[in-house]
Amino acid sequence: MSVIAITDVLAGKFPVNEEITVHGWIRTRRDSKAGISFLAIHDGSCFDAIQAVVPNDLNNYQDEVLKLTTGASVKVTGQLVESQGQGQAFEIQATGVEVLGYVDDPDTYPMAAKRHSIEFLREQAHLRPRTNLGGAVTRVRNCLAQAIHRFMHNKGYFWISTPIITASDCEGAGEMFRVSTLDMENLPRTDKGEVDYNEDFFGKEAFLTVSGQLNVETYCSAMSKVYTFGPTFRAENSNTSRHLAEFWMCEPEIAFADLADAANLAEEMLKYVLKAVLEERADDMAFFQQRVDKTVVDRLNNVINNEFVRLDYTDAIEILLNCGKKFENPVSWGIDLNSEHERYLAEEHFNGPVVLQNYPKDIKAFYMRLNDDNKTVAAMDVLAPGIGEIIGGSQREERLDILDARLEEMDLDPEDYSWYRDLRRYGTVPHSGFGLGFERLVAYATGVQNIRDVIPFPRAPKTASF
RNA sequence: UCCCCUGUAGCUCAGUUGGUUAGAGCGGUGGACUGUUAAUCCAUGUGUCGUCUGUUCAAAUCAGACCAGGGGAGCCA
Repeated sequence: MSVIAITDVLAGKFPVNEEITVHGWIRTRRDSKAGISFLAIHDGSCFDAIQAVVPNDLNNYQDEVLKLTTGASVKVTGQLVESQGQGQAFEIQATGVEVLGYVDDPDTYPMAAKRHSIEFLREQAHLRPRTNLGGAVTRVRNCLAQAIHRFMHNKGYFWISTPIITASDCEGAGEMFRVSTLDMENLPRTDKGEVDYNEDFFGKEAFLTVSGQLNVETYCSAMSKVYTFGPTFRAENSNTSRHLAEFWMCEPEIAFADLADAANLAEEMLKYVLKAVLEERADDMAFFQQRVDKTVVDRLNNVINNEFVRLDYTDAIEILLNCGKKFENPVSWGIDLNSEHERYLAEEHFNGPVVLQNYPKDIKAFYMRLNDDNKTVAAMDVLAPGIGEIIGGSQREERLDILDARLEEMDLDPEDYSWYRDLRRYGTVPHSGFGLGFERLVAYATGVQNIRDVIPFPRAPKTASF
């Protein structure tokens, strides 16, 4: 049996006046004393539900059809016909309704056919995708992921699966989750009384990755154009609408490329995937526009149709100093920009995505390439209005002597980075890359404010239900 | 982690100079009506008032601690 998708039925891919069978869940049931009931059935394949018209002469009409409530699952067979009513082109004139599963207590079924708060839906993560919002987010998220892979593939990039478990303890970017099989009630100890990680699963300390970048640089130094796209973990106690403990990130890494090449790729990629969403998920985007963010479609079109501003950090500081606006945090060359500064630049001054680049070296990571001025590094952030930093990237330091000097400056042990340093010893090449926060992208594309609502099962401090 | 706000029915919320049986809308249920569109109309409310402790003759209401959610900040993607 091949199950047909409601999206294909509504798109007119099946001949009218012939029998079809659809499967799905009831969104609403309306009864008419004319002797028929209307079932709105959705299967997740598209935003709209299909309407089934059920006559009361079906033998299970009284006993079963009239007991269907929101959330029940059904298999409906009947003739596909042009609708007599307004609001839909096609409908099914049912000749058979098979109930697959009732809702056992309709009074307490959480997903009533009514508006729910987004926070409530989050607490019902297992049923959330059945709602208009949950379904739309899921389809847009999928569309964006597919578009990212398609974009990279079309440009000749190889998808590299970098490890989720890392034993390097040298990734640098934030707090890590420990991975261990040691008995926490009874830890093995060394003679000095320290935990003996030689006894642990990997024979040393291990963690969940905070970035695939360092690993993917190795494949970049062989395959030229590569990217990672997978889950990433940060154990920071961040409690905001923009942070997750487990999130997905796409990290392209380009050999023989400088910072401008990375920025250009970032711009091209964002435009490509946002365009794909507008073209492929017009139904869901219309919903977001209507119910979530009245400006979302215009905003995406604005991003697609305009060049991203390129702005040096030094010039950004000048703008902030001369804009006449009072900031909570004082502005001077050398500071790490605060959220209010980034917002001003992206939302007020330019009102569009801004590529901020060439930051002071003291506020950036060791692997970013030192510029000729000896003061700044070839780093870039893409700031988007409403979301803030959506992409962070840099040209990587390919000169071993300078890399070592930076490691020393930052009090890092070169021993920990031996394989990373090898890339600079054996045929080093200039290369650049960036990381795109996937959930931030989904939030930006849909207008949904909280990142926890655009990932199926959000993990955050004190939050790991489901 | 810090600051501010919130936590009352399945859901969204009202309800404090502390005082008998804590309310509304939606949902659900029953009925009416209709090729209906989250239909409409009528009927229908048994709730650890987030948790614990305290103040009081009396606490949804006041105080403290804790837990959870939201907004902002920091960290970052």
